Amino acid sequence: MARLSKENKATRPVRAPTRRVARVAADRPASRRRANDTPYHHGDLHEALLKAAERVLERDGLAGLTLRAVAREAGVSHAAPTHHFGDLTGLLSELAAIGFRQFGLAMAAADASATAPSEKGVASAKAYVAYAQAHPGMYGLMFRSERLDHSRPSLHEASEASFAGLTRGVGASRHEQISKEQLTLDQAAAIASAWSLVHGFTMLLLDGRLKTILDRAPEGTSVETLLTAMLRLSAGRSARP
Amino acid sequence: MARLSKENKATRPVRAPTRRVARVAADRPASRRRANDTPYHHGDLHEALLKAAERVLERDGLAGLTLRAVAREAGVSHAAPTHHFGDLTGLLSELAAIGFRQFGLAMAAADASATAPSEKGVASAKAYVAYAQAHPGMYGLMFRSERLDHSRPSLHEASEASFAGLTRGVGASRHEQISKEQLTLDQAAAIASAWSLVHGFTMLLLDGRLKTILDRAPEGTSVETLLTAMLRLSAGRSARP
DNA sequence: AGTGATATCTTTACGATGTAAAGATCATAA
DNA sequence: TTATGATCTTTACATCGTAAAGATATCACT
Repeated sequence: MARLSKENKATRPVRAPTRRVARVAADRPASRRRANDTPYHHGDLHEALLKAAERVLERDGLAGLTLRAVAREAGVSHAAPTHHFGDLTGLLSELAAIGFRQFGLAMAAADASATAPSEKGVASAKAYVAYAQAHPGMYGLMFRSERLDHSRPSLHEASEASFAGLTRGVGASRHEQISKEQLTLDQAAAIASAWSLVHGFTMLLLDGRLKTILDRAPEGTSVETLLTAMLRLSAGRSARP
Repeated sequence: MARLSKENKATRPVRAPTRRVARVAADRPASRRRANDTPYHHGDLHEALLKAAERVLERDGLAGLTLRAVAREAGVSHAAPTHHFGDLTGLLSELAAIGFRQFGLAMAAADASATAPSEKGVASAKAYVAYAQAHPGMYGLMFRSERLDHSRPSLHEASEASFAGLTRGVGASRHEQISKEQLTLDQAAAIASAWSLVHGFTMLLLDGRLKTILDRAPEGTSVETLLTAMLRLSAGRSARP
């Protein structure tokens, strides 16, 4: 509902030069509010657009996350975002970078709150899945979207950082230090394995493909239960005496 | 190149009633070719559209797979597919069903060619990744697309069948029969684990996110090597005496 | 202070897409 | 043979991303 013809301004008069001044005075009361951190004249549109985009993503999902929808949400013209992000890929990539930072923080917090080193891996994995469940739109943007430019510095850096957190967790649960430069095949396999396991589980979960399994599992088996059982199984290979 | 304004028929005359007959005679020499299996008058458009869609998908990727592009590839008007598939979701879902059948066949073949039962799981996993590498567009359609209707009988059935193949492989490598109705928590975890591992690995691989790991692994480590090491690691938990 | 340069934002325009609706065409049943 | 209905084409429209030009406000510089 309320979806038809949002961009019809009712047969615009060919030219009306003074109308702009009045509109600006009425629409932008807080135009002079900021004075210290933002370098430009209008409001901090860059930030405002990213926040608007996050709202749109949570409300309407990945499919609803369009340049024009974000511009509407932020109350600016549909072409305004182009100037700040270049194109749709630019906006999505910056938003995904924000997501990766949130994501990395959540995993780091879980890692820090785990007491025993051997628990850190499990805690991180649970935080991984929990983040995706709490922010499915963002997770989809980060890992499913085809319009991300991973060569953008902000995105590349943020995703590398969250990856480093995962590597740390794997190292802790193996009781060994993992070099930043060189990995043994076993270490590489352990890292790839952990990441694949938790990422694959999350994707299947968000796509609803685990329902088939959960339905056949013992009465009362929840997603948490299944994940815990999986992780215990997977941890058995290194913790076995 | 050759990309601008494909659908401009050069200022069409308002009405030209006889033109159709000539065009049809010139364009459809094989119109009467089929006579046994297809119930309708024109060529077997349903099948032709699906084959055209597969070509477009392999050539231009998921982003290029549009209703109009498929219609162009098949040489029909842009609205023709609607009649056969309802909408884009319909076409994509039918094509994804074809993909799941190919996929299931590839895994079943790998399973059958493995001699020892304990090898079946590894063989299936390798076939899984190999299929995705050989048909990245199709795999993306099957597992990444947001416009699939999994309640469509053909798609639901095809994806369930390929899932059943996976379950069988897990059962074989555990040396036990897996019931179709009820699973123990351990069995459910083993199945979810295997699927998550191989699916996650494939997604990360197709997204280029494993490069970071491969670059730090010992010289000459290939995707195959890494996958094999992962599977050996993961198999250790049940094969350990 | 005034003025020109420049960054920000809006308007306008265009090609592409999905989809609906109506017209044309043809196979097949009656 | 004819009429009915399935198949395909035309036409139309809202939406999208993006480019280009116009309007507007900030900033640097004399």
